Amino acid sequence: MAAARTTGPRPAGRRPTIVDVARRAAVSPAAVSKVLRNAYGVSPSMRERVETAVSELGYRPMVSAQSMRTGTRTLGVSSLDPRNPFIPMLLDGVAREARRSAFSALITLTDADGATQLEAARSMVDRQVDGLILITPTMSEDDLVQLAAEVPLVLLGRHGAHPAFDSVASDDALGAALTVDHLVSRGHRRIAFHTQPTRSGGLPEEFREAGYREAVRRHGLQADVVVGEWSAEGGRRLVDELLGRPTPPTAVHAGADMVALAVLDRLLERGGRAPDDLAVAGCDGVPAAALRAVSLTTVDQQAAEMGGLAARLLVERLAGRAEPRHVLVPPQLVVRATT
Amino acid sequence: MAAARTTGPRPAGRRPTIVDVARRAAVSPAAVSKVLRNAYGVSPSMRERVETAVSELGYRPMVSAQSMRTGTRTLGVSSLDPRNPFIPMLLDGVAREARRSAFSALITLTDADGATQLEAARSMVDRQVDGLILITPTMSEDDLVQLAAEVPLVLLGRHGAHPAFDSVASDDALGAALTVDHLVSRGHRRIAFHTQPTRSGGLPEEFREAGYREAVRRHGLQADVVVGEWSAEGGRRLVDELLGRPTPPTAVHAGADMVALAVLDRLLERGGRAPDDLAVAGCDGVPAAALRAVSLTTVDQQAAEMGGLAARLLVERLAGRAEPRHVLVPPQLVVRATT
DNA sequence: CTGAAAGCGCTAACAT
DNA sequence: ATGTTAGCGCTTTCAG
Repeated sequence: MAAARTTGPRPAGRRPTIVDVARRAAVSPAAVSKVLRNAYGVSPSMRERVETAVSELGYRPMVSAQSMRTGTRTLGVSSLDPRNPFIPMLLDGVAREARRSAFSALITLTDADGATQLEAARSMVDRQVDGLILITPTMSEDDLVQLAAEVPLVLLGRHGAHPAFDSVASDDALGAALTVDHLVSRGHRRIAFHTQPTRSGGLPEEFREAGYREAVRRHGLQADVVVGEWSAEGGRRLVDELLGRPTPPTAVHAGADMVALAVLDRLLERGGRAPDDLAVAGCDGVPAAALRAVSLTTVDQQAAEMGGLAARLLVERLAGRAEPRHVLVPPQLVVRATT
Repeated sequence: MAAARTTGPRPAGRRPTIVDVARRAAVSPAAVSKVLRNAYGVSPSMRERVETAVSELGYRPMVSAQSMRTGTRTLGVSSLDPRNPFIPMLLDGVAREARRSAFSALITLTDADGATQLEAARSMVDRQVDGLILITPTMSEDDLVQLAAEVPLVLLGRHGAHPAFDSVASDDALGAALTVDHLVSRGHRRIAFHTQPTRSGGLPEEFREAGYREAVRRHGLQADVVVGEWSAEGGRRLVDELLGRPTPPTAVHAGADMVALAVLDRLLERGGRAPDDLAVAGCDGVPAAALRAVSLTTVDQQAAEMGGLAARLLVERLAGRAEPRHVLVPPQLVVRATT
């Protein structure tokens, strides 16, 4: 089966090991190891013979065996459901940066439940990843600190002031403030905000709401926070709840684009239109928002940059940095037709 | 640091090993191993003591060490860029089924280039995954066969008749035929099809084009295939090329939703509208197509089912199935406003 | 039913 | 500059 590799003592099916290479190059296994890691003290002639044997046998080191003595040059990424298009933008940023740094990024999908996320993270640690990037983890800070004691950790999309790990988050408060400012400049006075119940400290919804509250206060307006669910269904319900009031707000800022898109959809379904019946602004900057048919005003969180930064922080940390870094990425308001 | 685990001889920082557990339970490491894998021949009393020690120490086996003797219960998934929303639907199906089967799914992101994909796959094999799921791999069949000789393999989104691996694909020809039938039933006679140059045998575009050609022939119409690029830019160019003709087609079927969405967008930009100026049908069934503001007719490929099926086939194979399975999933036409 | 010992593929001292 | 020798943490014969 498969392309017949030269001769060699490969008993058809067994993967060649470092011993096979050593035998074929007539050197010791240790020598092969040295060549492969280009460690100090190998003669050109030996390097040559080893490299020949390696390519003739198609030898590839077994990472799990290496990992018993060294690292794996692998970053573990725990990700939320990528069907929320915000996630793939983060992942793309991480993967791109990992490639640049000659690390592999291994992604595992998990849901929003803290216990499941913790288990997913541990499972990657069991597999000897060198470090971990956790996307908006909802577990307790205690759990995070304990995890960070086992492996270098970067939080992506969660604000963290803790010295045990690094973090990259969007400046969520700023994003909400920019949105409110914009809506006010368009003449809106009754501006609602939609969020979800936060399950842990440091998550975006907390800072977005704070930013919103501070901004409306600054403009002398009254806060109007609707707590629902960050889902399509949550967005639909939001429209009905808002427009069902005696005096509905004239604008709403949803804490996530998935919600804002559903708001737009429900609005259309009811025969309404944004911004006339209700101005709508989202948050995330997902690609669908940019479609002309949708044209949703949103807060671009610079997801790719955030992901890349998270990977870079982790790589730096693995390279020896000791002081924690907590970065806030400034978001950008993208004004479109729905406001 | 971290929650003080009882006492135990853990020298603060070192992860507990099977030897630590054995010592604490006053049994041999072999016994611990047996309990953990609930192998034959362990007394209830020993099981009890070992389990206590395990939880007291917070012991977790190191997968790389296990993997020197056994498998890892890990499925490797090589995925294309998930910013194409079709991909996350596949991944979700895979992840869900993996969880059901008590396997971990580890995902690595790669681009459409065959050599890069092969390297990504090999890299997962180096990490001792038990099997591999490759999403629309563009590498040569030779490469695939060689890979399949090293590890059980399932192609997802590539038609394969080869006995060396399993495959799950959408019945792409049927999807294109359904679309053409629908367009004809709406009175269209000049129906264009947009595809991209295929880089390897077995990829969807090949079968979609064949299905399209066969369908128009059946209806006594003339085939009109435009070869471009499956990207937003490709979609925009497609509109200009089509509407720039002396006698433009009245409908176009794009081989991917990403293209169809861009077609809609460019159409709007030119002041046109679907279906009046050009009927548009896509293929994939991405969520954005379902938004009322977009309402794109498309071929739902049942991505989640495809992904789940791929994972199930791989798990079956790992459980010992020897005969190859090649499954074609029937797609479903979802008619919306753009046609 | 239980434990001692060998070894999986690799790297890191420690010789030479 | 090269090779020898111990392990890394785990599983697996094979004795008892």
